[in-house]
Amino acid sequence: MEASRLFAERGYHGTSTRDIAEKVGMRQPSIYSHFATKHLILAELLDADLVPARARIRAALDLPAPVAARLHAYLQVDVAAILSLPYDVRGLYNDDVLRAPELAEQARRRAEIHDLTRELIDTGIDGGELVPFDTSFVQHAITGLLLEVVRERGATPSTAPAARALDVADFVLRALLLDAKLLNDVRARAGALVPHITALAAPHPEHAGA
Amino acid sequence: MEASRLFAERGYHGTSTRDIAEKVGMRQPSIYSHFATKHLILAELLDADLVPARARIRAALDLPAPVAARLHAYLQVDVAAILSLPYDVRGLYNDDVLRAPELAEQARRRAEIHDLTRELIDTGIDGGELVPFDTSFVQHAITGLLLEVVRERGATPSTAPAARALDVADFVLRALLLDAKLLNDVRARAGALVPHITALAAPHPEHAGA
DNA sequence: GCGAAAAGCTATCGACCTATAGGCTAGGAG
DNA sequence: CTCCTAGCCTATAGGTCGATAGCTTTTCGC
Repeated sequence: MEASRLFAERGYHGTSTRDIAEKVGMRQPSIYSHFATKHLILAELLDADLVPARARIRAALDLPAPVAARLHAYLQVDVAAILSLPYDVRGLYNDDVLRAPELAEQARRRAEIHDLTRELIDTGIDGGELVPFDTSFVQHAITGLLLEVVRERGATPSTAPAARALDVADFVLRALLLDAKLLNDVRARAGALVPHITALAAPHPEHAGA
Repeated sequence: MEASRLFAERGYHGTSTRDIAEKVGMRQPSIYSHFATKHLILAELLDADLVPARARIRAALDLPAPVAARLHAYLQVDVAAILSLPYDVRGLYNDDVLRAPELAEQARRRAEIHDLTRELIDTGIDGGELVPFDTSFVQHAITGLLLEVVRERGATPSTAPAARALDVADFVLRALLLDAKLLNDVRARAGALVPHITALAAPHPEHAGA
């Protein structure tokens, strides 16, 4: 349901099932041949982002490499993946809709991604690689950065996805690296990790759970 | 209308005038004794944030000091000011509601703030103080960071506002400063600027324009 | 070709939405 | 004491919402 980027533009409550139907060229009740409820439409869009995203951060946590390089690579892959999605999924995470009981599973997935992100950052701080910022603050900062950078895409895609992905990764690692001189080294190591994260995140066949 | 933080929690479309009325202890139609339309309720909340925010970035642009110090001070004051608001205004900027013609003035104000932010960053890059990131990217990064850090407040106010304000300012300047060793110096200069920005931003009597 | 399932349609329901109409009341000015 | 205004009320208009019922069309294995 690619055309359901309406959710991203107008928000869940601001988008009616009639709007969606018109965008995909059918009548409103026909939507219900494909989705039992409006919430499930959003759930499918969210899962299309959350499931690969969780696979990416898990891959970054498992790789044997310094935290800084893993974080840099993860951010690159994440931004690139999000920017390559046909719709602006990140625009959905603002609404409180995630608190709806029907979307509890998606909310849990998102929380899990945040937990794993904090875990990676914590490891980096404990290992003396990263500046000892408050871990929760850093996680929120990264989330906000991703959210807004991706929202920029809707307006003026001023830069190529790969370049913007590097911008994000560089920005965060400049902020977090204890020794700024290591950035070039981190970048080089991260470049080597990128294929591994991409590989580990993509091929999961997804057994389409409950 | 302090109790209208409902907009922030549920989004504009997700909040009905009945919800608002109930929160302030009246019946739904009585709202219309105070506001002609639902949009104007949101407009007032937005202005309460946007007008002082614009004054702050203008103050930061006018002060005679290095860009890095002005940016650091601006971010501190901005985060502290936003966190001290009784409602989570930033939660409102996600919806597309800002594109509604009734809120065109608020959208313009917000764009102006973004323009002024870019101007400050550009000055810093041209002057060799800041890393030559894409200016638009940096503005979006800052916006996203502010948005999300403030949203954190709603859940777990893990840290005091002043400390979180310093976190944000430090994070951004570590990312942007060409010479990371200057951070302590920047922080000291910024500390001296904070009162000036606060002073220039607050006392504007506001002649309540058209 | 044929029959069943998948997917679309029209019609409509009941709930909820923003906003208006018009009346009641409390409090200050004269 | 009277009048006027501000602020609240009830009632309701007029429209949109998500979702269901039941019929028709398209698709496709055989």
